[in-house]
Amino acid sequence: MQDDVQPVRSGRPRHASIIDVATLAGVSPATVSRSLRGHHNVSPATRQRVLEAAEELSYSASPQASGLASGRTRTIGLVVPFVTRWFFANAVAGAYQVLADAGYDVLLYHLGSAATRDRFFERMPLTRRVDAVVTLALPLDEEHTLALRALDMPLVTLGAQIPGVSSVRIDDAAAVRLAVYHLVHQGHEDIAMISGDQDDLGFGFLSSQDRCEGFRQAMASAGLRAREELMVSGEYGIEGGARAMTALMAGPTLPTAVFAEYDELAIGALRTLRRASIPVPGRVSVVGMDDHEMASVVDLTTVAQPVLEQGGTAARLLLEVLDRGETEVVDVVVPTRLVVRGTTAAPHPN
Amino acid sequence: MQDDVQPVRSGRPRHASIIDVATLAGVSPATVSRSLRGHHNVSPATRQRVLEAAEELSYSASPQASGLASGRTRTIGLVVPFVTRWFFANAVAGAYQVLADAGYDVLLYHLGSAATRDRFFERMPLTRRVDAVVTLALPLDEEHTLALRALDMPLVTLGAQIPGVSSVRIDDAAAVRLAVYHLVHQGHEDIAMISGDQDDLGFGFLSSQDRCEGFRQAMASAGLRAREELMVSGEYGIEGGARAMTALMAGPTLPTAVFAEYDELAIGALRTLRRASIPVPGRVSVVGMDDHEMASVVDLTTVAQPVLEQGGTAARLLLEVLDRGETEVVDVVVPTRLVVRGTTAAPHPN
DNA sequence: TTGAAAGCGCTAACAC
DNA sequence: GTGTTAGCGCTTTCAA
Repeated sequence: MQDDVQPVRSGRPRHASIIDVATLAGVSPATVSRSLRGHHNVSPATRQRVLEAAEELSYSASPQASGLASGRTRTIGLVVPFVTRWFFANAVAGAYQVLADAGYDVLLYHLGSAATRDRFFERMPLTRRVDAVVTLALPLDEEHTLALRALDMPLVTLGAQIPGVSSVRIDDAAAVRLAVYHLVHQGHEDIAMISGDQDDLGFGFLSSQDRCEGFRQAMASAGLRAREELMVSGEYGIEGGARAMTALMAGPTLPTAVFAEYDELAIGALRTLRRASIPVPGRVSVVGMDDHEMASVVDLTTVAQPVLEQGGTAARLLLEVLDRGETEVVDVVVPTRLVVRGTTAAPHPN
Repeated sequence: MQDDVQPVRSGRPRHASIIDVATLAGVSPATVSRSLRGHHNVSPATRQRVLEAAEELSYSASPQASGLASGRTRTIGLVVPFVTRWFFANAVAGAYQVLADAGYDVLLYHLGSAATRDRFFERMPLTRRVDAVVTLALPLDEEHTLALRALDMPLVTLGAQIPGVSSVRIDDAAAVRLAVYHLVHQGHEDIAMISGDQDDLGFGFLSSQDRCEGFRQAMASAGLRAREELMVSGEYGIEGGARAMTALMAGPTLPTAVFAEYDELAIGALRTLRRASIPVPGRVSVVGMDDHEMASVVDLTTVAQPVLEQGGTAARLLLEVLDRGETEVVDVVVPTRLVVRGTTAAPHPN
């Protein structure tokens, strides 16, 4: 092997180390470390010299090394079922913003399916990789919860509750009530519900259960019966909603209104109805939940919840624990509101 | 300090260290390391003992320590403008899947705005945190590109090209041609284009430029003129498309067709048209790009591209460099196809 | 206010 | 095939 005339790679760049900076500034590594991290027991003059030396060498500490030495990673784990779903993408964006501003990196864990989730909690890749965790709308059983607790690090859940863990969420039952009462006040009695809780991915989101239960309760307290044959569930997303609507249409009587667990399902249902030329809201009214960005486009009546904001709040809760050692468990419930658009109207009088 | 009766926190869990495992298995730490990482120069019997000891102590190596010692992080950086946009969320999901399966963690960098992007490239938080990077559809100028190169690590771009860097993308000009020719063949001559390149976030996606340029070329080669007053741009997303359409409608003559740079813009335009009671495709035809999951719902004619797949391909390219030292620069161009739906038809004959 | 020294928990090069 | 020995690049007592 002889040297190439033109070296293809010079190898990994040799980063300046804390010793280089110390040497250049004429101080010890310890002082460099203190200066750079803003400790107050450094004289202004020394700090100045150190900062200049660091700048000069474009030095920044190796996260690995400082993490190893300090026991902190300055990284937060974000565990999400799907980034591709509107709700999660926004929650992630909201949390990200706050965490990044606070100087944390974000490690993303995208589960995708219940099987992956189970493997995830078994192997717990979060161990020693992050300082804290936020889980998004994850339905967790005993085993998962234990695994999370075993991490023994700050934890916040978004859109779900674990006993003893701080959370940010909406009141699902109350939100459903807004939707159902809206329909009831318009005169609907035959109200179907489309849920995603039998999704093919095997999650079974907590909010799904809560919304189904909320639906039954809301119907009951309106003096109506939630007929089980009108409670259908489809798989995840638009296609699931579309198929669930098809199933409803195959039933003996078409309900006058449909409440969907979340907007993507409602939107899928709308597509099916439109293709079948069933007038909305003339023959069937449709209400969704979440106020997906597409809801305004398809003129969907829905119940809005602030998603970005919830992500941000979850992140802030975490930072409080991290920075101030705040240890109190809080449960932040953010308000929802009915957004009436064009897919709901009084039932047709025939 | 005396012991509490009920310790509130036992401190960070004391993870078993490699020495604990070595002791339990009756071997040296080096052998534990070798066994656990599947090196072949370990006798089966020894490895077995080590694995059992590790299992027993639920040991897994500290990523920080092994990273520091080996110089590898087993982490990939994913740099994305917005996770909330359909395209990016799907690209992230596609890449994530492949990377996670290969045992890599994913560090997410969500830029959100051009200002954040600039800060990002200045501070380069990727330094020493990741083994490789994939950037999604990022428009990068000289300075950014240099910063990326300075990292001197494997890099793949998705939906953009940097000279000398592997990429996965569609042929934007060709894709635009599909859309434009479709309109032209239907008899349209007054075709407007809505782009997002003046978005308020200050990116100016490369694909945006390419698609605008592609539009002009396609028009020209169809013997038509791309009238500049019919090329409008709005800010990012649905609202941008909606406003751009409003602007078009305020012009002296309404075009008979509108081509939008991407589906969200097209969908926003559709909303505006619907609210103004302008028949689509009766009076105005609309074509989008990407085949957003909502395109089928609003029955939008569009040009489809495989997004999840591109994410996966980008990840695989990276893994090849990482695993096999593959060093060739490749440019993977994936095919697009026209999806004709209900928003396009021949121009009204009056 | 600063420095010296001892790790943090691994991997890798080199012996044996 | 396995153990020994150095680090990797920081932070953090502890002394000065």
